[in-house]
Amino acid sequence: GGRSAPGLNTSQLPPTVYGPRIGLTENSLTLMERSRGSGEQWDLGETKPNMEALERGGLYFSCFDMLFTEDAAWLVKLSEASPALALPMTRMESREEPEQCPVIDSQEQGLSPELERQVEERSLEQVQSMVVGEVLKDIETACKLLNITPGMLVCTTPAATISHFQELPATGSHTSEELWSEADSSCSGQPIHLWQFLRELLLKPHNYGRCIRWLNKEKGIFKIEDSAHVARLWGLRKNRPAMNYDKLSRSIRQYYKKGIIRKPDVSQRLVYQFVHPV
DNA sequence: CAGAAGGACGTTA
DNA sequence: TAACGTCCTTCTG
Repeated sequence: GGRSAPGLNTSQLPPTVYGPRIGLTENSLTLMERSRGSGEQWDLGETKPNMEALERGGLYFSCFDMLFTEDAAWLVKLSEASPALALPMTRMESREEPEQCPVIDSQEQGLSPELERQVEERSLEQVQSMVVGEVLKDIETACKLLNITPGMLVCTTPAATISHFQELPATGSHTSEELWSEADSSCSGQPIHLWQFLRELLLKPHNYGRCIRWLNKEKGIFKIEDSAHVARLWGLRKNRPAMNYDKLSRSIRQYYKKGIIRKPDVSQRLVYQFVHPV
């Protein structure tokens, strides 16, 4: 043995890190409920939405568990500009850090401005993906709780949904078109498939072009430029913190016999081809 | 050494 | 049960 990439033993993680992220769900549900304009109140028992936190921090605040685990450096920068994030910072300082979540201090470690910029860009990219993933999961949850189909939700509350996304960090490319494309795949009532996820990334070259891109879009040939990054994004979407490229690629290979993805005629490392390109 | 291929078995919705 | 997720061996460039 010994060929596999080192995995992460999730049993060693603090329970709050990858546990249920109720905050975002509560807030999203509350906003959606408000947007419907009904007088009904959610019966959330002891876990009532923290409206004050919602007003102050909105989605950022309620996502802090994810931010905390993934990009502490980004969180540090964000918290400096947003006092609403003081609580997560307190938590961060008050307990031991998992080994895989280092707090990067670019000044102390003498990172170049360029490297620092890259780290920041990548962090924003990942955070954006995380937040979008979480919100879309909330939509699925909301569909179940409201006992309506995802299509009904999208049709009845587009303004509320869009307004959510407008609160996200602006990157200049988070367009409503992309939102709908994600909603399509995420609101199908089924968990997202890996091939769908890869397509999502490929549809957003501005955001993910550095980690996955088309080599020949017409033929459906794409290349994974940063295997670790793509695996990490997939792990975030599926809430599998131990995901790596070894496992992701195994799932891709399962598509061979299903006729969904194959290797191109001229096989290259990290290059795959959709059997049925869009 | 990273990646490719695929077997075997466990997990989850 | 499908679709992975995990771990593994063997092979390749």
